[in-house]
Amino acid sequence: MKIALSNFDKAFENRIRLQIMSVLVANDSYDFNSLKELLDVTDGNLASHLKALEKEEYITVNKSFLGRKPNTRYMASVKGISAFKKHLESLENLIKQQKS
Amino acid sequence: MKIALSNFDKAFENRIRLQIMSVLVANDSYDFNSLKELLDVTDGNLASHLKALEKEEYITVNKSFLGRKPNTRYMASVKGISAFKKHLESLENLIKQQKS
DNA sequence: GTAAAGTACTTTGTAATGCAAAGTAACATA
DNA sequence: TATGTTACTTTGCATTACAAAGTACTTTAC
Repeated sequence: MKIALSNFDKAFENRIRLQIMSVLVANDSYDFNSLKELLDVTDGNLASHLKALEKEEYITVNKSFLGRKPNTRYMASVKGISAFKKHLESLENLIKQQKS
Repeated sequence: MKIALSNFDKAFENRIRLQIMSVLVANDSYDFNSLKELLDVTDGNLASHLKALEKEEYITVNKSFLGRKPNTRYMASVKGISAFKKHLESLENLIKQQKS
């Protein structure tokens, strides 16, 4: 028996990044401050995790102004959604592994 | 919307510990060397992750001799199985979260 | 009987990661 | 002028992860 974890993704090993991706897959987009409130993290911490996901090209960023305030919105990319799904499948396989 | 990750368990955030628990939940017991081979990790690394799980009382250890060689077998504890299941439920909830 | 090998670690050292807090820039409002 | 807001970046420290080396005890090979 070999454990099928080939699609296990290091980018999702962290709880906050996992939550971010989950939110972005379930929602069309989410902005910085809403994410910050939802996940209850400091802005610096959130920014660094978002950047890590951006570096992997798992999310895309859209900066605009809402009224006169800057608003940064994040979206899961096609690549990100795919990687996230593979990661979840990988977890499922891990869970459903048969006895040896 | 609040994200339900109350049962997300730091002990299972690491890939190797997640694999170990998965193996021990799926199998009655597993010994050190088999785990080492299965997970393809160094013995030191494996020992430290096993110890972390033992510290949480998620696994139990049984030392004996197989023939004349020492054999250390690991089993998931009731507490460990429960925590693992809660962790998986937590992941499921995360995945199934509804749109806001 | 001495050397080599196996089991299951512990220790060591280093690199990577995670985090809060502070700092920053650009603009807005009072 | 000064205070607030957004969305960061930087800093510094603590935790974690890991390979590699070391250890103790035993067995097997020569």
